[in-house]
Amino acid sequence: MENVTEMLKGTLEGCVLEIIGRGKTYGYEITGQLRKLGFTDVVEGTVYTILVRLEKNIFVSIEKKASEIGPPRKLYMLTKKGHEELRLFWAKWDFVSSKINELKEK
Amino acid sequence: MENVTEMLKGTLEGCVLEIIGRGKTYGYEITGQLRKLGFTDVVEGTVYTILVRLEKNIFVSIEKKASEIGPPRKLYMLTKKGHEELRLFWAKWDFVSSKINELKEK
DNA sequence: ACTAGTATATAGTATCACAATATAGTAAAT
DNA sequence: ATTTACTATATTGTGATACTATATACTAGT
Repeated sequence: MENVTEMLKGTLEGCVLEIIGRGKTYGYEITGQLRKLGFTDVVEGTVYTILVRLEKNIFVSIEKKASEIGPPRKLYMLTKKGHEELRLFWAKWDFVSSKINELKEK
Repeated sequence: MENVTEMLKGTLEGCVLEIIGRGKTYGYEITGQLRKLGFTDVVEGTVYTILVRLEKNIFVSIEKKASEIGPPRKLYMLTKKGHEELRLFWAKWDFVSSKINELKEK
């Protein structure tokens, strides 16, 4: 599916939080998972800007780890504040998506 | 629900298209319908900027009509291009929302 | 050396909803 | 008559966010 980018605004960050919430992971892998999910146009740059934002808001903490097949990775995990934000994200999502579906179904 | 504004980006325009698609209507009324739907924070200014955009993209045509209880209204209706855009919007919505729900449900 | 895959980073741009504000018509209240 | 409230449209500026493009660097295979 093409040109879903505008529709992803405000939800992509939540998706990244969700993915991190499942276990320590890093930018490159997160990008791959989003692509695999179906958001094929998501590129690394987008994910890194989100990660910088998450760190700035103290939603994640970081652990650096060497990799055998490339440069060192930065492993992200949710902070307490991050878990709270993730919970809030899904609450908003449930609200918004139910309202839009209500409009769609008449 | 508060602060759902970022999540609405890219979907609010589609919601306005859907509302217009149900019959001739005007900005002030559209705002009221969105508020009634649950998006209580939507203000007139937001809807008018969307309507300007829809007109610029030739998704809507306009008909001016006097009102007995205020200034003249601008009635909007979908063009052929607008109907096509609306169809595309729902296709994108179905795609994006299903993928996000997939992520949510694991 | 060169290429490909892995991995992080950032400056610049476009899009979009909101905030704030202005204008104007009608009707009821003061 | 003036004020207030509701109806109705319009625009300028701002902030948030995802994308584009590009740079850097490590490892392994050719």
